[in-house]
Amino acid sequence: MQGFKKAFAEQLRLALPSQEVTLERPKDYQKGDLAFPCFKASQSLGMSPQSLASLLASKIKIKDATIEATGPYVNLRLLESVRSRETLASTLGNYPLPPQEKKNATILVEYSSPNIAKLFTIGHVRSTMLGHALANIYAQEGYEVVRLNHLGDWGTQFGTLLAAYELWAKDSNPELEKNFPWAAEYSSESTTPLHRLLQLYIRFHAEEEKNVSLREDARAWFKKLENQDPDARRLWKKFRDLSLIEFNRIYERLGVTFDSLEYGEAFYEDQIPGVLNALDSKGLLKEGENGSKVVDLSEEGFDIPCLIQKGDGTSIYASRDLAAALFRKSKWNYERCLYVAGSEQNFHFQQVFAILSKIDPWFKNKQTHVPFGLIKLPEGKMSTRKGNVIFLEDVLNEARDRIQKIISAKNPELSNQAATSEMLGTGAVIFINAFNDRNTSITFDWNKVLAFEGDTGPYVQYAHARICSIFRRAGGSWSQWAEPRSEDFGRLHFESIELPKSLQGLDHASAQHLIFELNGLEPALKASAISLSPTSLARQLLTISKAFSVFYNDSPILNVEQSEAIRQSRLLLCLATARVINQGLRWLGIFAPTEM
RNA sequence: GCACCCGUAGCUCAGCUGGAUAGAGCAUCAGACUACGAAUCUGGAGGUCGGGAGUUCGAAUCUCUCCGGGUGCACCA
Repeated sequence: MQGFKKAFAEQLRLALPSQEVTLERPKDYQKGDLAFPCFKASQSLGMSPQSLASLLASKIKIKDATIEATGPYVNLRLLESVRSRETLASTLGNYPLPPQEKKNATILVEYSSPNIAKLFTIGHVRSTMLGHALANIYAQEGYEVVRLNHLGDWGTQFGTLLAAYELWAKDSNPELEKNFPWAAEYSSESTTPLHRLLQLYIRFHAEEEKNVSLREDARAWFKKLENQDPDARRLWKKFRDLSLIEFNRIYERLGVTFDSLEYGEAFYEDQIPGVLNALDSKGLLKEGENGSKVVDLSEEGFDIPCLIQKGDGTSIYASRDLAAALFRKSKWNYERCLYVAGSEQNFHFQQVFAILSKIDPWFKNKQTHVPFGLIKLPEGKMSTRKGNVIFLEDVLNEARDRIQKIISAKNPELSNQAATSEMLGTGAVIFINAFNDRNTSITFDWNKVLAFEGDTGPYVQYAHARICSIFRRAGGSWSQWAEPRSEDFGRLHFESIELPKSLQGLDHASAQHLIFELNGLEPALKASAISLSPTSLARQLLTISKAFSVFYNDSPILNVEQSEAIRQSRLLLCLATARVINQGLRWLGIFAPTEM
């Protein structure tokens, strides 16, 4: 396909000297494989796009392809046999997409970043899986990717935890397990240490409403923590360790990894003075209210200064974000750093990025906040403090259980039902997040999040499972060829397959449509990289799966009274489809079952 | 007051840097399992793309404005 693209563009450039030639992919596969829109060129030539298109179409000749003008477009359409061969040859190598040239540049992706002592809610799945997908996509695009988790293990919120522990749990107060009615709904797991810490956190904020002085206790505890108080440090470490055990369990369940979990907020504790110095030496640090230190950003159009140090001398998240950026610059000398965090932090990141550019012009335009909308409840915002949240594990468990019921009804013979239910349930939850634009806020609805028919993860997974089912019947090495031999950072590595001399039985519409859509994987991946959103990738996977379902429905593959050559060719198309789906899902963080 | 996001079919949403007749899913109606898995497929119905103005050969897409919804604005992150 690349060869045809090059040849087509070259001939267009010859015919249109000094014109910009960019090729598109037609939306409708029947129009062809490549399209040149004539609008711009025709304007500067003083003719209508239609007549330019037909003029160009008569001039351009490319072997194995027809060139025709359709209205204002010149379309290149490959001969069916050539399209089949080109596509299968390129998808049945080691990788479904060829490895991109090394960019020799590093992209940092900061994502997930949960707070210590809080359980993952359904909201966390967005940052976690969005960041995971972006990291995979940029790795495929040839970048060196560093996966960072800016763990929320520092700050006054930690002070609240210490204060609450001191008040109510110091001597393992049995009351800790009561008084939180909502927790009873999660009784099976509410006895884990993290649940207890969360209960402390919630209780603290509930009592704080009645007793404002508790707020001061929390700040005092954080000050003790920053002042190396041994008790505070010991508890900090304990709480952090307990939390990480839970976090790692969730990450394992989601198949998400980080380069390191060490670079949380606490990691930058000893680097805060450096930040203050850097700001001060540039004359940026100003006195704020109550003895605090701030950076004035009125020149940048912000009517509120950015708080850098609190009145009691303790640090705040902005200072830690600045420290993190300075550290990252010296460690990775990055090209770009993506901050995958909720849109409610928009203002904060604008401030931080503005300050970074003031400290050092190097930072200009290197940081990007990748925001996403909230997941809300029908009654409004979720709030961990208030306890009206949906926990991620409950969603994953419910998804798994509902799938299990469906399997019991539809495929009771299935051998590894537990693993498959997990794969499909989690796949559904992850897919729906990738499927929708990250900016839109979602109102949580069990039946929508856990839908398994139509435009869903399981639909795509089903297409894969069906293909694998065909391979099991086909025998030979087919099943084995559909299995990746290895994986590195989301990229699947398969056995390279040689094509037979002639491909037969692929010239009809449904096969050609499927082939056309397989070619859409790469553009979709590029679009996802540019838009910093896996949506176009997820949608293309769905489109491919739909095209496969149509093909499957109208094209006998195994039990045909046809030639072995046709059977062979159609199996190869199935193989290419399975690999593309498997790879695409894996980029999103979803696994493709061979049976379901 | 400052900043950001959203408004497209009954519902949930796609529609990429303006471009070929505005697309999916759900729901609804009518069909397809004695063919490789019906978690599927085929077809019907359903939209003055929130209103208005502007830029353009061309606007769901860009600009302005208004209306409606959501979010954040210094001692939480």
